[in-house]
Amino acid sequence: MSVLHPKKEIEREAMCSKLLKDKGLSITAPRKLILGLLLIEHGPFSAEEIHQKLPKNSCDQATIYRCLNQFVEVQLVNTSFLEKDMAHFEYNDPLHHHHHIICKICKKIESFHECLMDKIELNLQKKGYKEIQHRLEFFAVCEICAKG
Amino acid sequence: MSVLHPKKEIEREAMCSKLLKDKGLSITAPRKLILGLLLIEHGPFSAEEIHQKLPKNSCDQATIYRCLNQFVEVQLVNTSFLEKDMAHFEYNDPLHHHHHIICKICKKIESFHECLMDKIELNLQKKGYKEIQHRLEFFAVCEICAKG
DNA sequence: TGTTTTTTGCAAGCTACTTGCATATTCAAC
DNA sequence: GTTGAATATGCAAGTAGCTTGCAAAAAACA
Repeated sequence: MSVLHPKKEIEREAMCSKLLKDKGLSITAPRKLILGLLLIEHGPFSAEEIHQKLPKNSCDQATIYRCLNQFVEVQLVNTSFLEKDMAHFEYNDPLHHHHHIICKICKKIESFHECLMDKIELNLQKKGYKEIQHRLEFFAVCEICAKG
Repeated sequence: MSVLHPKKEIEREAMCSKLLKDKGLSITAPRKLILGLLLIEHGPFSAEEIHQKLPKNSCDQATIYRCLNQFVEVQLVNTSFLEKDMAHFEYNDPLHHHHHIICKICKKIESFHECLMDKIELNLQKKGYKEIQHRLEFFAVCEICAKG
């Protein structure tokens, strides 16, 4: 986890508390840690990665999963299933809507911001679907792996 | 599994054999069964669903997973991760490129054929990515669940 | 047809994730 | 602040989808 100036650290904690409160979640140490991490480091991260990034013994794995699931439920966090058998999580910043591309070989994940989905979503709305979300994922071999 | 006219049954078996051979896979009874099922019934199906749809004791679960993974590798079959912790599989018909929408509540999966991804893929190509594939998944509450 | 290679079935194993329960923490009412 | 009900956490055990090791069986190739 990156080291922040004390002032920034306080700001971040306040921001986490506000986000949690606004979503009706009680404010606890693990939730602030997890959300705080996702606010400053841009994922997507697996639950395991999040566990490793947090201070030692600050938070149990079960708690991490429980918190992440709650965050996803209230749409503070997005999930992707870029890898078989392992979910990835990241902060759902509505100002920075984006998608991912994962290298089939090294599993490196990159983000990009193009999205042409509005038209499709509109048609789905006309069909009666509500609360539409989409997940667009690309799989490819990255330049480095293609050469190696 | 739907019942086919004997003639059709033979045609389907021949088609499976040809598809397998063309991809360099040896032709076995389980592979013909699994691929044959995916050819006539439109998924996506979980491995479990495929197992249930096949004749009793015709094929072990482990074999189903092994075959499906091979089919995915040679791009005879596509995978989606519409549900947490469970992959879905379907025949990769290049003439009928499509995407899925899954209801968040009843998990019903529907397909649609719109796709505006060409432009994005082109830009990824320019960045050096090879063998680009994409997966576009929508999550929503369907009309029926929204009312109930 | 024989032999080499590949695949299958079975059972055990793996891993991401969940859950039950006792303890600890939060939060709201006073 | 303090207290008490509600909620969250840690721990350990459990679940489920999927994989793997190995011996037997089937397919491929000559």
